[in-house]
Amino acid sequence: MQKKITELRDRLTNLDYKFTPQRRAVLEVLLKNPDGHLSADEIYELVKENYPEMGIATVYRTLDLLVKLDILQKLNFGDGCSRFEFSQSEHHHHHLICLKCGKFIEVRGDLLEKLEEMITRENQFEIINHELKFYGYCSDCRNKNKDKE
Amino acid sequence: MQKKITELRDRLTNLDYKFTPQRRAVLEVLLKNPDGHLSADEIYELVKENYPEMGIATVYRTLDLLVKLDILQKLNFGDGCSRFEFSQSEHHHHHLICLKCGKFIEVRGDLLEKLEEMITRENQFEIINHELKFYGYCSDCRNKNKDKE
DNA sequence: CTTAATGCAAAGTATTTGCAGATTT
DNA sequence: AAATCTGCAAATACTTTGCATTAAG
Repeated sequence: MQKKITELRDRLTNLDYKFTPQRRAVLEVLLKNPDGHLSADEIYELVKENYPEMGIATVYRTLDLLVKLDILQKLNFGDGCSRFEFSQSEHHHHHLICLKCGKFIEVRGDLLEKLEEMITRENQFEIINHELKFYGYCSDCRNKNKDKE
Repeated sequence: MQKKITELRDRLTNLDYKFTPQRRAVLEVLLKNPDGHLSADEIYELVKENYPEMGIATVYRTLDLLVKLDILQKLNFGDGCSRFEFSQSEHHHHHLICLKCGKFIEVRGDLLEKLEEMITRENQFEIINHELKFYGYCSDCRNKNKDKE
């Protein structure tokens, strides 16, 4: 944890960004909730617990910066706000989104290589990243009634 | 085109929804722009050309209904609004999104079966649909400078 | 001391909702 | 006639922006 924070400080200072307590606080919240898929507002609420004077605009600006530095990835689960997780350049992973209860489940897997190769070849499109979401019913909901709403 | 409209009328009346000129007009715009990935607002503007009294709330409500009936699928390309396309239960297709110019390219392909099987087996998650987006650089942009902004 | 970053409040978008009146069945 | 649907405007939700002040390097 301390290591990650030092890493961020170095990344920032190297690029002439400043290492502020607010930026540190956002990173700490993210590190404490590694699988949280937190939204900006959720991060804001958590940061405020230790840092009551934090403003939401700073959270948004910090998140933008962390995405730009490729420390975070912005995700969209279709629930009306962006959510964030640490970029994982090595381990591609996908999301299972339950259509009934809305639960997010993470799946690791790198089975897209062949597909990527084909797409690159056929479309001359250079793939940098991908996002894969599966919608369906999680084990908890499968046995219950599947009707929405 | 006429066939699709009749189909919608029947679907609606069968489920005790009403077949209104507004709903018809939204469907017509979508049928005329099959690869448009139109947003609610773009649909609204197009509908207004022939139907100036249309209200934007009706567009949103109609799109919600069409998604609920599984006629449309709601997509998110991360540009701040939802976009819509006809559901394609047979031909799964994916989107290539250029990080530089923002162009969307559609790719057809059904290479995810193995991955789906594995996920279903390992997570007891019943997959109904998926959304796959590749981010990268399209052929037009590959040769140009890749720097963003 | 210089420049970037912050907090606040206001502004901007996209979307949703309440409701009276219009329309479909 | 009964129930749904519509348009409008107001409300909401998320995010961005302007600006005076504060803080980092």
